[in-house]
Amino acid sequence: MSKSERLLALLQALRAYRRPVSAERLADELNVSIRTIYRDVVSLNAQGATIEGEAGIGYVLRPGFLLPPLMFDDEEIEALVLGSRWVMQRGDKLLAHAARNALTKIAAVLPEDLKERVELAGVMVGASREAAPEPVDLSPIRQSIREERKIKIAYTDEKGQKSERIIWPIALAFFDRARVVAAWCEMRQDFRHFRADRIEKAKPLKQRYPKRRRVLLKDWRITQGIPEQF
Amino acid sequence: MSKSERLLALLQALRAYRRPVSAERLADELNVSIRTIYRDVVSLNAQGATIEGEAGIGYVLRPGFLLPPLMFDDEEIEALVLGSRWVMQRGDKLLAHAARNALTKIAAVLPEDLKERVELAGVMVGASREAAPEPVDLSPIRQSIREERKIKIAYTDEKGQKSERIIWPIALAFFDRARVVAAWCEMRQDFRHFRADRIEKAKPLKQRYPKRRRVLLKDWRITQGIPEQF
DNA sequence: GAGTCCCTGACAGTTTCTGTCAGGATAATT
DNA sequence: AATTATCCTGACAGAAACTGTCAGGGACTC
Repeated sequence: MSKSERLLALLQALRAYRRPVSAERLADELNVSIRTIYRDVVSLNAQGATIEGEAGIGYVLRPGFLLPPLMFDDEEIEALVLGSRWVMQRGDKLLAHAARNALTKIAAVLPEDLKERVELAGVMVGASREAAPEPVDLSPIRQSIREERKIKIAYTDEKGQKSERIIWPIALAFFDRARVVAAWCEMRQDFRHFRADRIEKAKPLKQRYPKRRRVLLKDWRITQGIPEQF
Repeated sequence: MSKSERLLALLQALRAYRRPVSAERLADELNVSIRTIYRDVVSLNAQGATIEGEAGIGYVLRPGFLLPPLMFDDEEIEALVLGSRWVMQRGDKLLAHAARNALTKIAAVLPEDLKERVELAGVMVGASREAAPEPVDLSPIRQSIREERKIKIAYTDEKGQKSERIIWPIALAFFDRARVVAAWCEMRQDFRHFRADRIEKAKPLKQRYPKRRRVLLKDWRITQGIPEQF
C-alpha cells in the first residue's frame, strides 16, 4: 500500500470512527507503525485536513475537508444493497419505498462496473416467517420521532391491560420478531418500551415535546443501559 | 511537495478543469516534469481512478472515483441508516465494517442538516437472540460469489449426512435465523441450498465457474420459484 | 507533413519513507 | 502523587520510491 493510498484510508478510518481513535489502533488497522501514523497525520493536516489529537484521548477528524470520500468499494456496495433490501422487506411501506429510492439514487452516481454490482448483488433477504401483524402504520410514528412530537396511543400491555397514554417517542427498534417504540411516558413519568403489535391506535399530536430528543436518547441509554449504535 | 500531496493536487486539478488538460500544463502547475505527471496518472489509476488520456487532446478524469454530493429526504436517510445498522449487526465482520464505512461516506457528502439526521436517526436494530453460530467466515464466500468462483465445502445436511462438494455459489440469503448459500452443486448437477451453520469448511477455489452468474441466477429463480429482489 | 500529445523504457542520483529506539509532555484517573 | 493512556518529537539507517533526462514510439488533427 502506497503512502497516498494509506492517507486516504486513514482519512476514511477517521471518518468512520466518530469518537476519538488512538494512533495505535489506526496503526494496527493500516498495518504500519505508530510513528508512521503520527507522520501521516501531519501530512494530512498539511494538506488541509483538520485532525485534532489530544493526549490520553486520540484523534478526531473535524469535518469539512475539501476532498470527498472515495467511491464505494465492492463490499460497501454489497452492504448497502443488503441493508436496503432488508428495509424493503421489513420496514413499513413508506420506509420500504424510501429504501428503494435511496438505492436508486446511489446507483445513479456509480460508475458502470459498480452499477452492475448493484444489479447483480449476491446478497438477499429471506422472507420473515413470523410477521407480527401490527395494527398501526409505523411511518407516522417515525415522523413523530423525527419531529419530536407527542403521540397518543392506545396500548395493551403483556398482561392484557389496556391503557391510553401520551408518549414522547424517541426511537423505533427493529427486532427479528417485533418492533418496539421507545418513549418517555407522560403517565409513568419514565421511559417505557411499547411493542408495535400491541399499539392499537396511535394518533400523532401536533404538540412537540419539551425536551430535545438528543437529550432524551442519552438519558434513555444511561438509565436503560442501551449501548450506542454505530 | 511530496508525492502523495501532489497526487491529491493533481486530482483536484483534473476535477477543476472539466475539459481535457495536457500533461504539460499539469506539469507546469505542479512544478514537476511531464514524465512525473505520466507516472502520477498511472498511480491514480492504480488506486481506482479513471483518468483517460488521448493523444493530441489531454487528460480527463472520469467521474466515479470520488463520491459526489448526494441528496436524500428524511425517509431515505432513515432507510439507509436502518439498513446499514442492520448489516452492522447481522453481517459478517467484513460486511459490517463495510456498512459502517458506506454510511459514513454518505454522511460526509450530505449537507449539514441532513448529516445531523444521520446521527440522530431514531431507527435502531435490536440484537438478534438466536444467533446460529457459523463455523466459517462468510466473507470469502461472498467474494467467491462476486467473482464467480467455485468453492469446495464440507457440509452436513439436515439428516446429519456429511459430504464434500464443489459448488458454484450464486447468492447468500439472510433469514432471521440462518443464512443460506444458494449454489449449483457439481455433485448433484442441480441447484442446492446450504445453510451456513452447517458448512463446516469452505475453501474458495481459484477456478471460475463456466457460466455467468447472471444466467445461473435466472435459472435458479425459475426452477426454484424465487422472485426477483428489486 | 507538421504539430500535439500520450506513453514507455532505462539510468542513476536523489529523496523519501519506515520502523526502531529514546525520551518528553499532557491530562485524566486512581 | 503515582499511574495510565496518549500525543508528539528527534535521530538513524537501510530500504524503497521517486524524479528528471534522454530517447523513442504511436495516434490523431489540420
